[in-house]
Amino acid sequence: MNFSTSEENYIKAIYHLQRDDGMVNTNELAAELKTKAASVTDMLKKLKSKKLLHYERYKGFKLSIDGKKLALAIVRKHRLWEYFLVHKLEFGWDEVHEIAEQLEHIDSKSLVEKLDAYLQHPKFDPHGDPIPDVNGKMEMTRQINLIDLELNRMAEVCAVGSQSSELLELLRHRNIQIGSRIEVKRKFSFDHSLEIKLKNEAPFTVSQQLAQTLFVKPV
Amino acid sequence: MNFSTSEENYIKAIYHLQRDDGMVNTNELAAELKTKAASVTDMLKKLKSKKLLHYERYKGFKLSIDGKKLALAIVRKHRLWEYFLVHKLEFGWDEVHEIAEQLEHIDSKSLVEKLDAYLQHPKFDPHGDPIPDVNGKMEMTRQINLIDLELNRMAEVCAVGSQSSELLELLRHRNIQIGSRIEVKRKFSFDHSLEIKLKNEAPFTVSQQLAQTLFVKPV
DNA sequence: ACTTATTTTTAGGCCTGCCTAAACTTTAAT
DNA sequence: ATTAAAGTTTAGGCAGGCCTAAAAATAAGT
Repeated sequence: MNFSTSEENYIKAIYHLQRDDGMVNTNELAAELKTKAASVTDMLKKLKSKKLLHYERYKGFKLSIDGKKLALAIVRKHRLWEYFLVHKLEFGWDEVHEIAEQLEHIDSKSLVEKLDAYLQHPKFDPHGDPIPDVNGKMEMTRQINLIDLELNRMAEVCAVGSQSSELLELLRHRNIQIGSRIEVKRKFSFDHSLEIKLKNEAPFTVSQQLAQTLFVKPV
Repeated sequence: MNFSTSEENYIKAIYHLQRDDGMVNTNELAAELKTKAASVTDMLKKLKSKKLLHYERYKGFKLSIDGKKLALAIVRKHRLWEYFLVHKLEFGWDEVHEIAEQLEHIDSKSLVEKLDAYLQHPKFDPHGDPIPDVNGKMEMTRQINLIDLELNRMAEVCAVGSQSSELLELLRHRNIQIGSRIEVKRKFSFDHSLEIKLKNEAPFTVSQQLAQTLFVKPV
């Protein structure tokens, strides 16, 4: 089966809206896609006929198994490309969304798999969102970027956004590892650096750049 | 100005057809694009109104200055992506065309420039075609891939497809440099390796991988 | 329960890019 | 020069994806 960019955008948007497996409604989706409710209804019929969603008029809708599979494939591509753009092409993590929105619709199984291998199978994108694997499975750890952790909230380091040897060297030097207990004591708005404290250690300062590659799970 | 994928495909096809700055005609273009003459006429009107080409009904057409600029930008993207796919993702050079056809329509100036820098500003794509620079200039040496050189045909090495230090090390060891006189003595179909001979030296064997990065000009 | 407000769907239209069939130009042949 | 052939354009239509306006279904308020 083959899908248009537009169809894929609908599927992805529905996926993001139905967070907890609940129903999605027409206006909500129209707002998300910046389009009109009537257009949404048109597309819902098409997607239903392609068996990508369960839908009855006036009753709301949700993705079918196949729809979810497609959504995960698109999310996978999106997040792999974001990872590529940030870690290989050196884009800022705030510049990549638009471009990834285009790249995610490139249609080639082997491209995705080769890209994944080239990036060494990253588990999280530069925003800390998990990247689904080829079967659609992903880490479900609800994690946030260190930079977004509230002050004095104890958290556990659970992922790093990159595997580069430079980063790993720095982390080793700072004695930061997966599982470390960490707190943010201050945030400096001038350069977005953070003063952090590891359990049983003295506080020290880390750069914005470093903080952005660290993902934590509040405990 | 903003262009659709379809418009870009027309511009690119016209560019390839009008090799020597001559006129292109409708049927020719229809054949190239696997579409019908009537559809071509429709599009010609649109492209003329966008000032991308010079066109008078029944008289043929050719790209305008702006059209040529756009064509070169698309060719640039296509060939950079092909280079990326072959040299970074390890696709075979015969597998990449389709994918590059999609990637060439991704719209982001900064993406192209960052990709170009990441690849270290390659001058030739994996097929030996020159990659236009950001201003549309490119090497005009008519060159072919070493792998396509006929047996016992003397040629001069005129370009390498990559600047990687690994490649340069190997070339130095083999005493191959720009300007070297070279002949292919045998081709082994099993692994596509070649037996080659440099002027005044003994023949030796090179891998497919190496041969694909070498471009020569028959003399 | 009944009326009003909200949500959703239908109906009909627009634009892009494609198509076929018919009309028109240009070119080639006698 | 006239006619035939080849090439090109117009006319009219279709599908995808969007729109507005109006109708229908559901939800909410009293």
